[in-house]
Amino acid sequence: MEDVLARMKAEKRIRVINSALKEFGANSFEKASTNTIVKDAGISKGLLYHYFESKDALYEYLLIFTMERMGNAILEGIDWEDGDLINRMHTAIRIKLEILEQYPYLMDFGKTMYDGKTMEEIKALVEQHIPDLYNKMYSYNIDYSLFKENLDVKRVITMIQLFLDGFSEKIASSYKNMTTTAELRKEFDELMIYLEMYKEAFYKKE
Amino acid sequence: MEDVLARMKAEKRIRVINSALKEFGANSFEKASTNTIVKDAGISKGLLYHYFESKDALYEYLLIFTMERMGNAILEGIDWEDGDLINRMHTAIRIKLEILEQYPYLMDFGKTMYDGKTMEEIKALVEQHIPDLYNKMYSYNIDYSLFKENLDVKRVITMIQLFLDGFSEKIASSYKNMTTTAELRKEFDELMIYLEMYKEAFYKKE
Amino acid sequence: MEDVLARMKAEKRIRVINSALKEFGANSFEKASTNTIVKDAGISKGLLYHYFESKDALYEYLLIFTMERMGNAILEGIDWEDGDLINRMHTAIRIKLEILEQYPYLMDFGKTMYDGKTMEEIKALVEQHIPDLYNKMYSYNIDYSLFKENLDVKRVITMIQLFLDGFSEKIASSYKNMTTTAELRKEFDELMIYLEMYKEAFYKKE
Amino acid sequence: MEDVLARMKAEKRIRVINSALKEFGANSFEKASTNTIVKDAGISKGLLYHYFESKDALYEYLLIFTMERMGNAILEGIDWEDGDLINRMHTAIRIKLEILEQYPYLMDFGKTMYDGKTMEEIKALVEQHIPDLYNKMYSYNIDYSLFKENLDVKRVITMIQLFLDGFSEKIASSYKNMTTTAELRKEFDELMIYLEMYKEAFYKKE
DNA sequence: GATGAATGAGGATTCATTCAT
DNA sequence: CATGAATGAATCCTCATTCAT
Repeated sequence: MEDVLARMKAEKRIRVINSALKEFGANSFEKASTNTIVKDAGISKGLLYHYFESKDALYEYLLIFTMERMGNAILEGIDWEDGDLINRMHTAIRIKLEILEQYPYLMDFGKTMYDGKTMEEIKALVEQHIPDLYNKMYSYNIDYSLFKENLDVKRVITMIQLFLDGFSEKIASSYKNMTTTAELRKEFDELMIYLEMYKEAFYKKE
Repeated sequence: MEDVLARMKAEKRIRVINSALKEFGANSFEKASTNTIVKDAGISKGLLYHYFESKDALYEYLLIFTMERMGNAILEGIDWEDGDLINRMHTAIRIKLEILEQYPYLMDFGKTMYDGKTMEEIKALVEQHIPDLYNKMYSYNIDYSLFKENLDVKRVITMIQLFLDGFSEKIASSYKNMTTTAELRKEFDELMIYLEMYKEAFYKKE
Repeated sequence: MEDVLARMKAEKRIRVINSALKEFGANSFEKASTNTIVKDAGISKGLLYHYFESKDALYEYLLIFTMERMGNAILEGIDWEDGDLINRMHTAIRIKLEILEQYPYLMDFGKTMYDGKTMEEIKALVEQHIPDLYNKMYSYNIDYSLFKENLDVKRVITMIQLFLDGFSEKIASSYKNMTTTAELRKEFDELMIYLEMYKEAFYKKE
Repeated sequence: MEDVLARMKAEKRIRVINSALKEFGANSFEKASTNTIVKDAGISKGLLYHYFESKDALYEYLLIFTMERMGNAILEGIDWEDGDLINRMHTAIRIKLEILEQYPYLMDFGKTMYDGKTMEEIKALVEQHIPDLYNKMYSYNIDYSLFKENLDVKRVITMIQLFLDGFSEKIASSYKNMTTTAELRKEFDELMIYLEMYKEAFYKKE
């Protein structure tokens, strides 16, 4: 990524990104106020528009920033030698949620990313960056022999994927209402149970 | 539902509702413009506020309107004597999608209903109307003996539910890009296959 | 006064008047809402405009209503045989405040009557009704021999009048913050002291 | 006073202030239109809100502006070595009226300042700025031996103060209808006579 | 690089008043 | 008498964006 903010001093850059993530995370794209962002980041109106052509461009920057963070973390966090797909999916979601935990604004922002509000051009960007990872996720070095014979594996994966999307959304929305890590761990254990059930249902018995 | 618009002539009422559904479906709550709605519905600014106290109130009206339409259709459409849960879920989603097909704006609007943007009080309303149906859906006259022994049925239902939510969202977003019923039927057949896979995985073999 | 509301049933008439006094008392003329008035009085928008040509006309009605109430009470309450002007002024202000106490909305309304916001035509009305009483107050059967010799009595009266205006405004604004009649009585005793001081300063020693 | 408008070019600043004083002086706070102000001042809607957070903030600014103008002029205009209280009051009112003459809108605005319409927080401001001056007015270096023995001096001062408030209001309202300085001088001479009468009544005979 | 003044269209909402029923 | 639906201009305020400094 050619970072438009590269020339900005790190400390200020982080301030700008955080302020923007916070504002976009808390509001819809249209309602999010560049006024609020610059005030919170302590920069001037003009400077924001010096770096970003428009509100759209700023949003796009955050989008890519977020996806790269997520993508790289997942790429580096997964044990690509382990051919167990369900394990891999579990790891991916764990990493995703870890990041969300660490960057709360990014979490809020992440949730808005998939809303219908997203501009068409930006949506294209998302689809351009995400699939590469998805492809590797589901193709690279997967041991499909773990699945039962005569199973429509592709559809099974879709099943699990849609389930995981829904479940992680549930967890994400939990972040707002719970503080104790104990409660969070419980949600994770719950997820673990589900994944074991998927294994039970679709993996061969050893 | 005590219908605020009851006194309005049917033809005009429908125009107002449709215009509002269209606008709220196409935009976030905040960005949705009452100006656009009244212009599209051919009424005056004041009249809208004669019937609805505020933009919020209008949105709430649409929310309840939508939920009742959906809820009643499902309540009446389901064969409550059939104890097969997966069949029941399938029927429910078919009805839901039928309505969405008939009221395209209602479909778009329906998608925004569950967004984080929804005001707290309105969210309460949703939760007040929806669970009653959900309860009946999953409790009334279900033949749990269809499921395999020693199965965590509750979690299995959650699995399917989250999958269905994701899948119907996928279909809903398809409506925008496809016109041919042939394509739609294909999506439905696809859904059918998934549900059969769930049966295969979690129901006893006869 | 030809009462526009004469044909209205007494009970409803009072409700309308009170609601209007309340609203105009609480808000500036422009901000006062006829919507609020009709809602509070339990009548329809159309009915208000059946009786009153406009918001202005309603205000004018209240204005005259208030002035006549006040005027008549003072006319009847004063002992016109007592030639002591300061006594007379004291009685007048006591009556005025008694009425204000009895009709709290009328009190609030009365305060707005003299604001700069009053429309020019309405102001004329006030000046048309009030002076007659004022004339009688200061002319009829006054024993000017009570004043010291060589005193510019006319200017003394102006002195006292301006003082009383200011003081009664002070008391009126007190009504809002105090409930105990004890406190009110104290304000009155205070007024009494001032009037005695005026007598001391400007009346002959007996 | 931290002047929000400090950065604005003087010529434009004065235009804005005058337009605002005019509008607020002519209308109640609520009815006063920011639209009218910006149109009259020749600036854009947005610019007004760039400098002032809200209509309230603009009003507050004018309030403080007015009070400081008045306060400073009085502080500097009074001969604090002269212990004659009535002289001092006379000087104060003369200064006040001089300013009002110079800033006619400020005069109109001044009248609205004490209306019940004033927001509570703003009222607090008034009470915060005014009393300091009042204290000095009536306490600093006053020669109370000028007053007759055995006189309730405190109440006498209140008498005069209330009278002066009423009288200056009368003069102020005259400004609107008269142009000739001759007439104004006559009003002043009149005031002079009253103050002499107060001296006659409450000061010792030399 | 950096500032913040300036724009003006657009946002939701309120209002007095009219008029067909 | 009485209703309340209907109007549309006016209200304050916000916004993304531009540009001279």
